[in-house]
Amino acid sequence: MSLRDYELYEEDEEEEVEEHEYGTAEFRIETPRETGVCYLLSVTYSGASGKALLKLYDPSRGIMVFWYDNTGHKPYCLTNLPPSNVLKVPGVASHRGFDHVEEIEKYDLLHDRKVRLTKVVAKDPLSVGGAPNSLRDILRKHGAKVWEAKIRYHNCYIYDRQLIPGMPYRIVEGRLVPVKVHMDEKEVEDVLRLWKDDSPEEREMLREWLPLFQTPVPVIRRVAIDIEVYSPIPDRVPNPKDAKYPVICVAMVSNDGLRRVLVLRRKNVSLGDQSELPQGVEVKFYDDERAMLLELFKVISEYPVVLTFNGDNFDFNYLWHRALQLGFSREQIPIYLTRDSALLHTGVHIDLYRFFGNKSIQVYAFGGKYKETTLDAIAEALLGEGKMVLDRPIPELPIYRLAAYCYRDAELTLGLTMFENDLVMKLIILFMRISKLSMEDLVRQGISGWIKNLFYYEHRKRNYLIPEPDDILSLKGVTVTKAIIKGKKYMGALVMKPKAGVHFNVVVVDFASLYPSVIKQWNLSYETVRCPHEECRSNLVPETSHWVCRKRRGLTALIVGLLRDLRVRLYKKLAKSSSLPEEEREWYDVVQRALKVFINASYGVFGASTFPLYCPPVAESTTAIGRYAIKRTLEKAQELGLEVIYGDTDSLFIKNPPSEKVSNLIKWAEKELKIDLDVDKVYRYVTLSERKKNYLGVLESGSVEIKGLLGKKRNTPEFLKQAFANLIKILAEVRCERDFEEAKDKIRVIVHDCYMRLKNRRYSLEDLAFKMMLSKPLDQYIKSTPQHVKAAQQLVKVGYPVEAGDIIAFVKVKGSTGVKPVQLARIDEIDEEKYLAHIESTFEQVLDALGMSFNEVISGAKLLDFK
DNA sequence: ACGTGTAAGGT
DNA sequence: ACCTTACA
Repeated sequence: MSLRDYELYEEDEEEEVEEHEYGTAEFRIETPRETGVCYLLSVTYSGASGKALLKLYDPSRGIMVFWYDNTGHKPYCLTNLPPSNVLKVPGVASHRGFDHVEEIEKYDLLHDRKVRLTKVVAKDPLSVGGAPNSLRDILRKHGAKVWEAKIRYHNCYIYDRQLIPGMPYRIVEGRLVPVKVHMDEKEVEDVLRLWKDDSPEEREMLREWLPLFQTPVPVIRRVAIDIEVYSPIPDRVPNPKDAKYPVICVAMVSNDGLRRVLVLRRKNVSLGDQSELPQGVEVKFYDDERAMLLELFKVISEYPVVLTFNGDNFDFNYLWHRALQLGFSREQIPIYLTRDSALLHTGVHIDLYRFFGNKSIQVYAFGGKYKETTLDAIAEALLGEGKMVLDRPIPELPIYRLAAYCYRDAELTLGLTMFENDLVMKLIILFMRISKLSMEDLVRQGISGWIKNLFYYEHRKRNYLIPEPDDILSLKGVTVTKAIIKGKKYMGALVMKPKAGVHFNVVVVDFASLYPSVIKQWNLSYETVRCPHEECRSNLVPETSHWVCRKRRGLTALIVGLLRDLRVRLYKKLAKSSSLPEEEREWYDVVQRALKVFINASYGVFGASTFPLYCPPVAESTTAIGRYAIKRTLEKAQELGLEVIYGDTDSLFIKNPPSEKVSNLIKWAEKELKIDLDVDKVYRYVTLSERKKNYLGVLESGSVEIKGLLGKKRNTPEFLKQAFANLIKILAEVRCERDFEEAKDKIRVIVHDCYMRLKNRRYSLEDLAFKMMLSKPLDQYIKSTPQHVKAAQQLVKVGYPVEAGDIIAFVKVKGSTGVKPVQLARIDEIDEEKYLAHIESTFEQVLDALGMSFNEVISGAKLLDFK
């Protein structure tokens, strides 16, 4: 079946074309009988052979090994019709994809009972779901219930074989055999002792999971690819589907020494200066684009992993269409396209744009270091080096500069997987091991896809029926609290009103991963919250009418609890353990970071309607218990005579506490709530205003933490950030109450200076620019026209392309529109009054807490102005 | 295609 | 009153 045929009747969004040829005449793949240790990277269904095809990385040779599973694994779905009745349904037995039926038993967690079901086995994945008039559709139309038909074949295969992507295997006599790492039994016993208060079930699971984190990750041989395409319109990226213009440059950079650029000779384009290209980069000139692509495809096919930045949407997509136009046959192109990806027959394509665009990666793995998901912004933030700056459009560049530009992009792309000793590759492999997703899927899916697959795997492993979203919802789709924010589904966290002022010696205690701890300790899961048992109804969640099961351990509680405990009890400690060699500590730090990503998202997905195990009462119960825990702790702190000055979600700020009272509180929480409460940090002092989520604290070390203040926000103009930073420097010096008087004088000078420089126009337009991201395309701002959109519209008018995700820099000017993009504004146009107001609100947030008023400071400044 | 709560600046 | 962004 061709791609086109399928797209015509595609209606099932999740399904993709799974059928394609492997090992074409041009690119032979290796399917050995025996191998040494190889790492499982990917599983695909091969339509050509009707079998699962596994891609394994052989580190000893640095190549990909391909292996067909001949054991006859087939796709299937489940139905409640008995086998004989299934055969009687018109169109089933005669269906071209029908294979056979089997009677099986599953455990239905939602109803807490065994069920007898029929497994309807098909010859190919599309016949189960996906295609119109599939077995699934026929059965549903006939009124039967169908389960597990939407799971893609290669994932089913991984579940059924209980494979772990990212783990080592060997092929022995034509069979796939897991390779076990040696684990010292005494060490395992030491670890198990940390779980001594948990059930045997939890300890058993721990034993199974430990190897995922203790097995080493090989260095994977890989190449990064970047291409440049000719375009007659400057700055307009050519459409990959048309692929009308030639590929003019290709850069290939690998981690095993390849540094090569291919360029197409063009008339009327100068060569330029070869020294613009870094030393050691090999340049090959081509007169024939076809020959150039042939060389590119050859290199791609020689590497097990190929990296791009945006290759799914652009580079590989363009190459596929372009190669066809140049007369390549499909068999001569190592690339193939699915609905939203570009994959490789010969290896694994990692599109780093998609991986780094993953919100969880952005926020939890890299602590929000990059905000924009462009190669330039990510590389700048993580590698300290951005893209090459160009002075003219790509088609007009002299050849060597074009080559250098393209080379730099490929080098940065490779660099993103190499910094901190291959951190990103290690993370990817760890995520694969936890989620059980293949490398291709992992780097393209979001956290909800990862968690979904992890949960499905654990269901199949235990012979639990994977529930249908509608069944969860109809049984437990109720919430009983009201959200504070309009339009939200349930109530979230508690934020205390801060006690405004300067507070010295403040101890901050917080619950270590509060929500995951709650999920574990309160046994929360979609099957245990509002479970079917009468006798559990009295086990109520505080502030709600939900109850929790007493009879069965919740699967979510088990999995989330395990991941949390592994991170908190083991890997965070190992990462800091001074008795371990540096290299080992570093690895454990990667492990705890990987776990963090899953843990932090484990609560949110249950409140996301797009998650297939969506269960609002689980999410609602989690936050309700979180509020209960922080409230009880607050009460206890007050009972102990502690002064709590602020708290948010999972933390309490305690002013000048005796240390034994703090440890009493911590012990109490452990005993009474069974949630770990820790001293998070100690502030030399904290300044609080009346505003929540808004404060400045100076740690004992002298480092300053700023939360939520305008001076730190990304959209604040640079001149204000600078002035704010100066203010922070002064505050960091303050050690006691007396120091403040001196500090206040210095602050006056800063504010005054800022004001004067503004008045005398001694800031550049860039310094004055507000930078705001366009969250959607310009034409979708219908309800209102915010300032950054107005500025963007002006840019479009003068022919400057603007799209969603771009950061618009604008200044406030006098006149009716009020704003101009920096590119179009002049310094004498700026609206001084507006800027003064911004100076005021930025500083006020801090001055407030210091007992100073901005007006007093600025009037002093204005007086000085007269002198 | 994780969640809700808060602040601020705008239309 | 509502929209938008950025942050906790």
